[in-house]
Amino acid sequence: MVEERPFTYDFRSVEARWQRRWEAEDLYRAPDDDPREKFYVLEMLPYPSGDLHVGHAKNYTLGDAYARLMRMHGYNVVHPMGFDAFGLPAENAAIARGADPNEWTQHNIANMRRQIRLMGTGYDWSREIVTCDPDYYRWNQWLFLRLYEDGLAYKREAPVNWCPKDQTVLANEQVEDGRCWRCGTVVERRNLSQWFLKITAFADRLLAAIDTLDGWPDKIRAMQRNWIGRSEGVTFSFEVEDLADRISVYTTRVDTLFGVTYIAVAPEHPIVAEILTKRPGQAAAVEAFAASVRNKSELERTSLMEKSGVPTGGYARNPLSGERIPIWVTNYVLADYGTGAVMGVPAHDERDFEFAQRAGLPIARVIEDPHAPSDAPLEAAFVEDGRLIASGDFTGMSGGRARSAIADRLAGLGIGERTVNYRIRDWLVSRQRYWGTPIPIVYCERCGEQGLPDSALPVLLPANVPITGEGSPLARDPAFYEVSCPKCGGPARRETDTMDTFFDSSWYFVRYLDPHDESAAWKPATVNPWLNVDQYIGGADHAVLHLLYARFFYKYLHDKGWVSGADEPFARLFNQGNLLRGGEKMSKSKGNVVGIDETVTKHGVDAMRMFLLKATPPEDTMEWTDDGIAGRVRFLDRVWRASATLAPAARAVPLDRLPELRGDAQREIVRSLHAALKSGSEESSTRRFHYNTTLARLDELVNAMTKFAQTPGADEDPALLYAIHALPLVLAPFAPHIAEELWERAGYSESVHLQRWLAFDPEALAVSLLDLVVQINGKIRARLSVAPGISESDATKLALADPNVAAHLQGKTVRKQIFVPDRLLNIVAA
RNA sequence: GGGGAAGUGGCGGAACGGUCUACGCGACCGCCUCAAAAGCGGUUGAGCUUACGCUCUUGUGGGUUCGAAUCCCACCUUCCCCA
Repeated sequence: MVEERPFTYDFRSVEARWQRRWEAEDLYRAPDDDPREKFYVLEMLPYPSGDLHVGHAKNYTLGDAYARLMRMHGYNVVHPMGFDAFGLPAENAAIARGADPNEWTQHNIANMRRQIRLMGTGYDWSREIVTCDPDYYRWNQWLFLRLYEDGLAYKREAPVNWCPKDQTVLANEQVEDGRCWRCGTVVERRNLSQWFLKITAFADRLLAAIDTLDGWPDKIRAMQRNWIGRSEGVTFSFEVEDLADRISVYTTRVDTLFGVTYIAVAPEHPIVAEILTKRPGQAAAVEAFAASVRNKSELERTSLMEKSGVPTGGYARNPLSGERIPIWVTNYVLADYGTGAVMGVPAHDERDFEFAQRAGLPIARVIEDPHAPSDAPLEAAFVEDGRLIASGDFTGMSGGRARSAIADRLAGLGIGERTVNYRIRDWLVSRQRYWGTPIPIVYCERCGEQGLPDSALPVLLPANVPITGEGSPLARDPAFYEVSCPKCGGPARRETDTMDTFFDSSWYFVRYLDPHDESAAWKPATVNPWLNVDQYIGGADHAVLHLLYARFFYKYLHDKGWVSGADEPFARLFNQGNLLRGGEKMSKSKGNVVGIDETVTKHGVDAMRMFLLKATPPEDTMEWTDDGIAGRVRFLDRVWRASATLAPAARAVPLDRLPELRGDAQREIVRSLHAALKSGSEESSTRRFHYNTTLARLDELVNAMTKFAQTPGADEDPALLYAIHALPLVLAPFAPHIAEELWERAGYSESVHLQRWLAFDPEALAVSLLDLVVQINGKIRARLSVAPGISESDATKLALADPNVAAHLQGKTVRKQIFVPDRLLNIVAA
């Protein structure tokens, strides 16, 4: 095209130009020492999977708009970005096509850095963290050693999912229908020696502090409470016939003890083998049953499979009633949960009821159901509290009293005590994987397990290790694992497991604040002024994993005195809704991915950002539509046409006071501008983030400007020029490129993103005339066009003069009236 | 089974005790044009009425209130987590 068309907004060149400028000027650097109040905005760091789509853009755009708004409100905003770069996909790429995990990851990161910048985001890239960088993961190792010294990192044997073909453990979600997701081999439950972090030691504190997190969504708080799963009960033991060992159980319903008709133990429970030595006749049946459940995942055993079991032939004795109780091996009791054994009370527990019916075990009622006769057969377990029946000395007691009395009795007998139980288990952090942080431990033939001295860090991940997908690559690399003992110098073997990548993301937000420190993970004096995170933004899928781990770590760091202030890392949390296309999440396999590059090329960055913010409130699921983004392209064109040519002249109209208003059209322009300013400020300060409503006010503003611009003399009108002068400031957080371009056109050389947001003026929101609603008995009968501030008596006079009002009052007596100034007058008449 | 969120025009959503449907999308009409696109202006919940107007309408049914999408109770439906 030869002809220059001044009224078409050329977003491609404008956006590219300003992105280069911001980069060159290092515009979004957050200085450490600054008189302004700090503000820490954080989005969950991404895994560098390769290509970003507009769903990712939705997440980052909200955080970016908020960070820009807070910066314009005068805060020293730190808004960092990094990459959660360790993890399975890199290793899978290596297995599938021989890629080097590091190269593969670095290549993806390079592309994603480019794409994240392409979104017009204002991150302080000088703080960037890449977790697979030795400068980062060495501090993982350092932290691990501190946890180890404090007894919070320990190794023990635990049942895990094991793929015999791939020679590796699998996470529960990597087991599909009992088979390895990669090779289809039936997965086994195996007892393996694994590293754990003792998050259970913080269970009570993690639970209690949830109540204080009022800036978090209730949903996430409820999920964390559930996950921690605190319960109060009694742990006590049953004597086993012919054996010295007893069976220990935990129950929250010790008041139902007289209703125990069997004891259910996990097949892996050690008592099983002991019983079988006394009852060899049952060995074959028990073995066969154990084999049938051994390879089943926890999910299958507790939820999907029908409850089943076989008798061991052994018997226990009820400590209070003296009754003889059969001991069964079952599939629904797990070895690693609680004590691995439960007392079976079919009459008063749903799972026990289901199992007892299936196994033909007796059902003994010991709690009275006030709504059912106690001699009728039970159709379902009665799980509510009630008065005890058939319970020896305790008969007649209420559930609460009985629980206490029976707990005392068991304690008096020396076989039980009150205990608090948590559902949460210690965090299994070892992985038989290559692409993760090496665990800094060695095993010496003479000295045993040794933590490495800090001087030995980092333990570098060796390059060029063959990755086949079978077994741990590090365990097959003698150059890595053959070491000498740090204590005695003798031969030792290095730990070849690596850390779960959730370790990396449990403290990264602290490292952002002192990212280049080579002498420490961070200096408290540097990070403390920034902490904690004021606003954390991310998806709800990390509700109990990352968000719980990070809270755990932060409490530990706080206890050690390495961070000060609150012992919670994230003051406020906001969960973004998903972005759908055709009703489904974007994924390559569904072929519904809308890429960043194509969108930016076709419609522009600003249009994309505005559409993502405009379509729905950010917590809602949003549908991507081509019509929707076309609407925002249209909006930006209208902005351009309304203000580009007049921008140079607009600067002459000052922004520190309202302009002269020569008519209602001008009043509407200024009103909608200030409504937008008010909305942007309020949506930020209330952390509601409903910028969709702010953008609606901007639509009104541009509509008003466009309309007024057609009237003669408009281009010299102070109200229009005032709005043109101010518009870049309101647009800046949402459409940063066009805002910058217009700001420059107005003659400014300093970036619009370093300017202060305008405070809205209530006077600007005033209107010359408003509709006052007149109701009779709550029904609208007239609207009066009146000046603001009209008195009740004047309004009443006008209302009674209205023919329709008069008609409806015909033959009625006015009983009372309600007057809401500038809103309505309600006449109650009968 | 437990927990969480939500039901408003043709669609996405505003409104959070006071004019239901701001703003956007779509649709329709007009202007401009040889024509189209773009742009600009307008119309757009349902029913009744020649008209002035009237009635109904925020999942359903009750309640509180001068007044309810909004608060309370019961129910229905959908989505998301956990089991």
